[in-house]
Amino acid sequence: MEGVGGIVVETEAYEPDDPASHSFGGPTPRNATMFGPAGTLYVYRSYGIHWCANAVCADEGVGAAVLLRALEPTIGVDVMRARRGVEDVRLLASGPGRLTQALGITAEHDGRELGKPPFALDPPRAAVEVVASPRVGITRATDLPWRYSLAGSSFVSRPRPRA
DNA sequence: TTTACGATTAACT
DNA sequence: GTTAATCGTAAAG
Repeated sequence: MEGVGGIVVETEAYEPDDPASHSFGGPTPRNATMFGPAGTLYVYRSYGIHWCANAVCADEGVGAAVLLRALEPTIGVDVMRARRGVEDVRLLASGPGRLTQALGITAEHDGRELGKPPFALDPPRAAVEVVASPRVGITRATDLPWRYSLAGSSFVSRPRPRA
């Protein structure tokens, strides 16, 4: 099979009420996708150089989504290595910008439906242990423990979630 | 039209 | 640990 993929090991939640969320204060042209139906992909550019991917997880007009922060590469690792230019598998997608670069996600994919080509989405095959911790990289509402990562995973974007 | 800022990363001291 | 890179979006004039 071609393409790339892996196991999502870290996410962050964003709601309309959240001052740190793009959807805070209502829809704008930029975050329009975030208010779309659940199951779509919201892509935005950060600091002009990085792409970040969100999975919309609320009905149309709500504006809630989860930011995909880290991924454990399992499919097409070589492709990702080539794209990222790094050897260490743990660095391939350990961060929002890195994740999108490794998967080749750009504005082209904004608004696309997850679970449909070129995307595929599968439920966890086994029980997983998730830990909540404060979010990273934002300047507002940093107290909210809405960062969810796979317990014990060495692929998360930050080594020490500070349990 | 102009200006300020960001859900980041990589490089440097 | 600190700082620069880089550009689309939003808010102000």
